[in-house]
Amino acid sequence: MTTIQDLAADRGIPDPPLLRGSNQSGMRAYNERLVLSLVRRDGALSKSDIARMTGLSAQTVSVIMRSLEADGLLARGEPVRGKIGQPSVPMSLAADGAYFFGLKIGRRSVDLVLIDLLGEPVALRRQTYRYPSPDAVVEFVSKNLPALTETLSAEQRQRIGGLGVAMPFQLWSWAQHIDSPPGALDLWQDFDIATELSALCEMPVYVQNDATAACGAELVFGTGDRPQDFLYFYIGFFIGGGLVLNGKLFPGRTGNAAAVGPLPVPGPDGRMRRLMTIASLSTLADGLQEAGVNPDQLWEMPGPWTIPAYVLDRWIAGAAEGLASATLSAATLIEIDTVMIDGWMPSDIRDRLVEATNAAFLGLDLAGVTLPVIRAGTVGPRARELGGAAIPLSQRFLVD
Amino acid sequence: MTTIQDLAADRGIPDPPLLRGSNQSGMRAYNERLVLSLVRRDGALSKSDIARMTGLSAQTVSVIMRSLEADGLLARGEPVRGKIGQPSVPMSLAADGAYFFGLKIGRRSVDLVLIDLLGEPVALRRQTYRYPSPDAVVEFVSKNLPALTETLSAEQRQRIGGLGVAMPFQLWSWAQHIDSPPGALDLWQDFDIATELSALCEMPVYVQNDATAACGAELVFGTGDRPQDFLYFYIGFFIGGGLVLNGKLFPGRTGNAAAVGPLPVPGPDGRMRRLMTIASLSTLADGLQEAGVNPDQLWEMPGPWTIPAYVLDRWIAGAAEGLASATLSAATLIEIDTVMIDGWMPSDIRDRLVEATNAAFLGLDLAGVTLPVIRAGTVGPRARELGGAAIPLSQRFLVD
DNA sequence: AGATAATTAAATCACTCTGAATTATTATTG
DNA sequence: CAATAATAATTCAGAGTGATTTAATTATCT
Repeated sequence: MTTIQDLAADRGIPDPPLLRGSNQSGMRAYNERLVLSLVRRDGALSKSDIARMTGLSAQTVSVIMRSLEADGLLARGEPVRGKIGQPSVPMSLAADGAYFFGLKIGRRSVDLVLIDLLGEPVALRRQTYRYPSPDAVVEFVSKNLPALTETLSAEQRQRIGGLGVAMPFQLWSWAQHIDSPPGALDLWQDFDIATELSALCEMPVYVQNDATAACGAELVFGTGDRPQDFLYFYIGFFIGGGLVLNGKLFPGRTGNAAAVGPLPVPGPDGRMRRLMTIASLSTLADGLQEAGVNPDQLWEMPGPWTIPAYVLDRWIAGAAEGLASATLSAATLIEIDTVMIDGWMPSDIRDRLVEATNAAFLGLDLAGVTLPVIRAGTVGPRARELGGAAIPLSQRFLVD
Repeated sequence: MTTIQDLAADRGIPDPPLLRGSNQSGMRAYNERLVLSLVRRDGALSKSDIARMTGLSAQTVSVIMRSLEADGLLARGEPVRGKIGQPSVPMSLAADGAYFFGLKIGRRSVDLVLIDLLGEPVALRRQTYRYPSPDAVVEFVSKNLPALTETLSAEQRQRIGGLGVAMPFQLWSWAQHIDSPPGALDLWQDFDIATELSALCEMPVYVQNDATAACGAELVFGTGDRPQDFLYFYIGFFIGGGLVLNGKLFPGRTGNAAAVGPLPVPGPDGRMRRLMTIASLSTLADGLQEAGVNPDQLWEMPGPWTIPAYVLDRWIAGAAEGLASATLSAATLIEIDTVMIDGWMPSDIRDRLVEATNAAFLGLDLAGVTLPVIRAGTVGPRARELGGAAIPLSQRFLVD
């Protein structure tokens, strides 16, 4: 469990500029994680498939995969007959090879999920509130994390790999948009969530921006073709974004890359405004309020929602304009392949938003820009907490 | 010389998704390049310094560095006395350890440079023209590349590592901005420069966008603190950009990342226009033309130029606005640390542009944005051809 | 003289590679 | 239909490579 980083941190060593030399054990560790990454991506692969894909010798792959099988991380499938030669034995990820916790701290709710090595949720806990407070979150975790752990057998518990926390950074900003008591959110400013949660459980704890985490979930658990580079939008109470470059999550220097909220985009009336003011669910909630409908349904679950058509239409149109404009910036600045849109919303609304964004994008001046594909995410509303859980999973078992 | 990629291409094999396994020779190659990268970055380092920095054992570093010294890539310095213990022997890059060619194909001139392992130019050739044609470029290279090779001793010639070409992509676009005969630039569309030049010389040939290459020069040869992530502008006939993420050049899917030319930015009058129309030297040339001054001086050499103050002031103001706006997009989308501005211009004009851009940036709405440092590049006008030469250098001798 | 730090030689260890053998199939042939 | 050939997956044994460990040597300072 102890990583090199941990050791360096413990000893107060200023970590060298991440230019570590490589040695045999590192090589083996890399090759093992490479095998696991390929098996995750492509489902079930035989040893010889892996040998061909990696360029490693058959013998090396054989040794590595037998050891991974012995470790309970790979499961042997039914031999495939019908081809000339000895039948191949497909190996796939063993679901119960490892477990991970994901915690999402949101502006209206906190969610804890326990997933297996395949990324399937095995248990969930959720609690809603008017605004998040450190105490409430810590209490929620201290109650529910042990409870979820209980649902595993003693042996499975040994295989818990860590806890990843997905939360908005600078939660105290934009307090005015949440009806919280004045100053209540300021408590977060001096609250070190990683340390506090580490005290509550014996596993590594990682913290990441919520939208970045959601993007990571799409990268690790997403289905369909996985492009090398993509921009990802997650629309929650506020909109956030994530970025994948070279097949790797790009969190940026302080973990705030693709924080698209403050991005200036043209609003419905043509004037520039911030993306978060037109493409967030809070904007939709304001629209509902105005229309005399209680917006609380939005935070309870991601649809089906009862929303007057004109309110929804107006919101989608505005959000799509903003998303299209942000997409254009990204396409120019970092030659973006694909843009994915997901969020805490029913899939039909998401699909309409995707369609509207595509239409709005084609309405822009696109000369000299290679067109990205704009499509819906494949993970859905739970992307943030799943992305949290994906952090320890990637850290330990995957290469980028 | 033949890489795995070459072999795969020859056989028409769809190259596997770059997920190669790692083996001993790869490990050794990596560690060697790691040592060279550190020595390049930090000047002169003893074996024990390297051991501390990389985490490799002293013995391993000793073996690697002695072999690099035997290969003529590292040079032994004067032992440093005055400290307890055996004096340490600083090792630095041997300038004559390797040589590289850089070729820049521009809209007004073609430049060929030969550099040593330290990045110092040892020979230069240059030719100007009204517009670039494939034939003229090939002829220039076929004449001057052998001529420059001649300047090296027989032994040094063995150590030439390759040729890197820096040129604008889609040269045929925007033909209207260059006074070339109609259709003349279209020849470039079906011209495979890499293949043609490969036929002219027995060394690997790499091609990269000119601004990306200039950015690479800043990354490899730049002085001062080298941030992990930065956005780079190179202002030539047209403006171009480059991007460094995680300490690596990010060329994008098709090598066109940070092609900031088409980026929409507010012009002097507030209306949106393309960055290339306000922040390129061609814009300055237009201003000179209008003022009745012959703009050809711009292409001859990077200053000192004779430009009416009001023409220059206006150009700088407009360009700075555009650069500031592009910087804001980058700061939001990819948490950019630093922005560097360089170009084919005298350093005093560049410095004024940097200053004006800083001022313009602070005039924007910056709430919620972490401020990047905007500063001048350190390589200067020759960044593009040096960046070209940096491609084979990095490829062969550096890790990112 | 003793302590300290840089460097290196020799022995050891961990990992991948090569070449050959083994195994389980399908295809072909009489 | 049975025997044989061809093919492909997998594994075994041994060799090779490169990093690590241990111990020695050297040069310098206190």
